[in-house]
Amino acid sequence: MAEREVDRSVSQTVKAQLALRDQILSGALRPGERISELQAVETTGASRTPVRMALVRLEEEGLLEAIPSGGFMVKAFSERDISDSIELRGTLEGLAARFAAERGVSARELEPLKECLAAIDELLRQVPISIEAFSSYVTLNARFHALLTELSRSPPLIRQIDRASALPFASPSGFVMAQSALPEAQQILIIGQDHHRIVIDAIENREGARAEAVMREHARLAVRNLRLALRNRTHLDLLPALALIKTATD
Amino acid sequence: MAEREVDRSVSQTVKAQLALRDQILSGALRPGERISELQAVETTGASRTPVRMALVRLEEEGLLEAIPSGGFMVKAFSERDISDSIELRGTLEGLAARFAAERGVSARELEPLKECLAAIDELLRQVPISIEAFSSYVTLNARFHALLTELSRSPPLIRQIDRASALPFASPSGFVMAQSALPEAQQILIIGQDHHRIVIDAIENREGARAEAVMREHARLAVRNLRLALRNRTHLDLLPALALIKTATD
DNA sequence: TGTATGCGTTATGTATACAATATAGGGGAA
DNA sequence: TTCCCCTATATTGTATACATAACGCATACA
Repeated sequence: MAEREVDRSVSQTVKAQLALRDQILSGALRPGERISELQAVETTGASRTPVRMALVRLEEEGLLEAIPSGGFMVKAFSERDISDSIELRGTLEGLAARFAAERGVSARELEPLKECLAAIDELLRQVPISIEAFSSYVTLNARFHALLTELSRSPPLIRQIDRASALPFASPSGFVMAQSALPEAQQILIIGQDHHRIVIDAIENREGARAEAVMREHARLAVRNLRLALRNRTHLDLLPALALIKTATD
Repeated sequence: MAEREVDRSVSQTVKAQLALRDQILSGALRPGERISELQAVETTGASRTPVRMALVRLEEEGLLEAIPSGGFMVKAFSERDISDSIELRGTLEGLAARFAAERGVSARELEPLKECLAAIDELLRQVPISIEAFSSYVTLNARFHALLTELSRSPPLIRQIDRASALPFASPSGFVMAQSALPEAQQILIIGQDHHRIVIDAIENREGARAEAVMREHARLAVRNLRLALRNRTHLDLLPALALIKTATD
């Protein structure tokens, strides 16, 4: 046991946090399950102190829940928790878009978003969209949302949006993955792209209320589609994060 | 050093967290200042492990910032950070009010809010308001906001609102304290009470959009008043949390 | 047979020792 | 005199030992 191979490129705490988050989101740890520190020490390769720090961070992140008698367990989410989180994120992104519009954004700052938009347009020209193109779409979409958030130039707001995206399915990538299971997936992506185009236009023309409204609409649609997607779970079995959603009977 | 008096009623981690937060908000630790773990160990009475856990929690809370080379420093906030945080909280509370209105709230659930409202009305009947009555007002106002948040019945949203209230001045009590320095303080409190009354009415009548709008207006007014209050800082010298706001020159 | 109590095991909470890195200060050279 | 480098010190990151509390199981008694 003297042999403990240590990766010094990142801190042990970060390594443990990433490993544990992965275990949670991949479903290796089931919701409600108590996380044993010793077990985590074995699976992550870090010692107890960094593991504990990682557990505290993951609790603050919302993926774990402290057990009153001590220790942590994996949090379970109801379907409503998930849809509320998406709507929550949409509301915050709406505020970000409004801030961007009201406070003014230079053409130069808007350029990366337009590039993103154009790149997604290019991808969606394929009918039906290929797996690789869809994967690129997920990345570009996440990038678009991140850039838009940045435009608000409000650190507290950016911070909160990041937090709101921590939950499974509440991140832009997460819920796109879920929606992709729907038969009308392509149509959904195209409408989403319309929202993206409109919000850029609104920001450019300094229409704060319009920018906000379209982002909220964007999220509301996502909520509706996630609900639909969860109806036919059979399409979703490939998504491990699904395990975090507790069923109605739980 | 064998003598270390230990308070076993609360965990060392919680004790350290409370003590450190108090030091930060009271201005004993200045923004930008690096927090020495050893020093924190001395002032809190806990050992390094719980102190480190507390530091991680306070970082997640937003009061501390991680230094890339290691350790933590007290975060400094711009005036805009503060006003954005208030608007942020208002937006989230607006969503909470809308959820409450749309999802329906029984008369029984609304009762505590109405009691709060009536109690505040009673206090405001005094002109001018006494110090003790103002102190009660602060408590009741915080209670009102907490109850309203609860009505959303959305754990993710409640969680986010709590987080958004962590910053100094962003909590209901915090910004009321700041506003109280204004000459027209009483008038402000009365208008705030109008908002409270309207949101209850809107929730009762299931008018989601109206409930949301009035809470956002509530926050927007608070932002305006905080700005005014910060103009004449002389009135605010009694507020230690003021030290966390970095001046324009910083 | 069911329940309660006590003991043993196991896990977490805390403290501290050790390792590694960042920082500051002093000395030397240009 | 100034700049750079080296060393010493202090502080953080990590590991582990110890203390304490919780949980489960078994046994005894009702």
